[in-house]
Amino acid sequence: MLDDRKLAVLRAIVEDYVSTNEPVGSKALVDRHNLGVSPATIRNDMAVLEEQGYIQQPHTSAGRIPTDKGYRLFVDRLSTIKPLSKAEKRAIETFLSGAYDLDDVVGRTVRLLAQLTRQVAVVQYPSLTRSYVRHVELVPVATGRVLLVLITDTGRVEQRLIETFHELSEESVGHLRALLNTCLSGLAFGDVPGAVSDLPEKVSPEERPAAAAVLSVLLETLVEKHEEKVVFAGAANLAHVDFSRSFRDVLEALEEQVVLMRLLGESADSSTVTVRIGTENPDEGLRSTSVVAAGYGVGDLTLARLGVLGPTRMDYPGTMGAVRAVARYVGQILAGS
Amino acid sequence: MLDDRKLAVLRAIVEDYVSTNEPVGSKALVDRHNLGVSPATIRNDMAVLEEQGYIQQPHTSAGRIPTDKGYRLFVDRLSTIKPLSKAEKRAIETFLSGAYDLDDVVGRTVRLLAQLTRQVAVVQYPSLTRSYVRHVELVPVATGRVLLVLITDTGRVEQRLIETFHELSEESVGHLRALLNTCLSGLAFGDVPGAVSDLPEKVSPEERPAAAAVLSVLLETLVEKHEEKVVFAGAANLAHVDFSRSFRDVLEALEEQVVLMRLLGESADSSTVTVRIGTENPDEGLRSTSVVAAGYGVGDLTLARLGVLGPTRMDYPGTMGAVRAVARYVGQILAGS
DNA sequence: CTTGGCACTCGGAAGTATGGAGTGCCAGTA
DNA sequence: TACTGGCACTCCATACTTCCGAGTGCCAAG
Repeated sequence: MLDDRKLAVLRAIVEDYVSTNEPVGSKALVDRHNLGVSPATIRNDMAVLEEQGYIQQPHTSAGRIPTDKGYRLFVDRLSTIKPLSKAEKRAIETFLSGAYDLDDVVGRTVRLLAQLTRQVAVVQYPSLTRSYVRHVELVPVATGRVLLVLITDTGRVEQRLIETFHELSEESVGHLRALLNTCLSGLAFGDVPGAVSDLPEKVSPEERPAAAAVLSVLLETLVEKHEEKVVFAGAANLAHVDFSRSFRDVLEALEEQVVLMRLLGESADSSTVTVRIGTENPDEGLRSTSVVAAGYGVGDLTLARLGVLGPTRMDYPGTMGAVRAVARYVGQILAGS
Repeated sequence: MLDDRKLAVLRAIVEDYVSTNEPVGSKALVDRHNLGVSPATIRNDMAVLEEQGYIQQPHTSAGRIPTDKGYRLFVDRLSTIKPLSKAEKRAIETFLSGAYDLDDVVGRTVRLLAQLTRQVAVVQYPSLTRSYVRHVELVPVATGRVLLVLITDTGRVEQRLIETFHELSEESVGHLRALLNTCLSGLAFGDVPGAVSDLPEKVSPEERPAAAAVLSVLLETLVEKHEEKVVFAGAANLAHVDFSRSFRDVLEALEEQVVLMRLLGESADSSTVTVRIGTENPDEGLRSTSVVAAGYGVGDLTLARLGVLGPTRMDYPGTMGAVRAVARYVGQILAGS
């Protein structure tokens, strides 16, 4: 029901509108793209496209702009991801390889992505539950209090203060630490709950309450969703775009940890770039934005997601290319450390 | 040269302008504050105040607004810090006491401060160099690589990946770890460099290169300025205020780590609230903003600073009260853990 | 030193042209 | 049947004008 030329027209409208930020009319279209037909013909096509809901007019006698549905069709069928230039790839590589710990990797990634796309970048820390335990550390910090430190194979360090309520000697702590390490080292975080269930029985009775406290915190740390840390950068890029006035809503949404979590969506396959356009977004206040996201990880394992948020009027092919490239390089960096 | 009434007029102008965001005229002043004199008299006073540079007119025949110099006088001599209400204090206390580790304390603090003042809050992590070593951990993560983890008495955990370039056995790592801990535990970070200088001599020759690598990273971690982490929250509050269009500049400045560092200024005494108004700010792009900051710490020791950034047209007494109160409570929380 | 009166200024709101980009429709052509 | 040129119409932006009123500075009188 949409012949080739109508699709070409839609593509041209999207491209022109993205680059000029002004409603595009039939005359401008035939001028800028050599479509080989007259404006009047294009007008007929546009009428059809509008009837089907792919484009709309801000007001009578203005040019057309794409609707969310129009962008969706464009992304799905009318465009291909644009690979980055050699120079850009090299820049990514050198910039990321200078990182010296996980915080730094994530921090650099988010800034890099923001700069590359000139939009707001969002990066999720590698998921705990999908990583492996490298080491468990238990440090007494005061009487009745110990600090639990978890180190993952991706270099993430998770810390938690534990109230043991009972006096705990240096040796007891050492004992517990050794026990935990032999028990857990190398284990996937997901398997930890099963592995520690019988642990309290292995310690002396007077150590038992403390061990129980440590365990409960340990399990809590693994389960709690809000530990899925997410950071963002490039908020200043929002100011450039004129989001009418929803701009404040967008900023507010970004500062809500919960919203940020949902933003990137559920993990699909690593390396597949997903796009969520305008009203497809679950969150109120992000209805005028689009999110381009991808998973990243080591090998087949997807550890977390990263992406970019911008106006629905965005350069999808370019943004998707940047997101995909950055996701890949981050995976490589993580694999190498 | 400024009699009491002129000062009262300046105070009234600041207060009115802050609450209405409109230039204030002589008539409105006598209406809202019972000054006991006529508008004409006030006009004369205003002419003097303007001549001295405390207020200015946006354009002829408009009301007056305070200049940076005017705000300065207001803060220094015409206002007193406004204590928080009992309810607010209680809210702070309960909100902060729920934190379970340092990241959480800092995160909650910055969000709290942003909400309390409806402005942008900035919090600096407790300085490393002014803390004490609680524990040093060394974890092999791959051949030729170990992870160095520093735990401070304030609960801060610092991690760093180290390239040893040489194979390192489990025992060697254990040995080194024990050595480091006996050497450093309880030491102030500032004293660490002196204490470790002779450490390479205490290990066997084949361990020496690795030990040297660890040491160099350790010292680097202590020295490097950019490790002074700073976070901010409440950027959405900027959108509400009309910063003419410098708004984007402000956001950009906030995302520059370097600027953020300088923002809070040098540590003065703990618990003293400092104010930097408009052009007093070192940074371009923050010339239309004011910063209210205070140090926080445990006892006499100032660990770091926190504060609030907003338009020069801000409620100084209230903001100063909030900053001071939050700084105190954070100190208490840190002391208790 | 303070006050009421007065002429003057100037920004902002509201109203009024005007031009041009764009549309829909229709009749004519290949 | 699909495309095209022509034409009348719509309506947003922009610029220009008008007008009101809050506010000022100055001055002479109290």
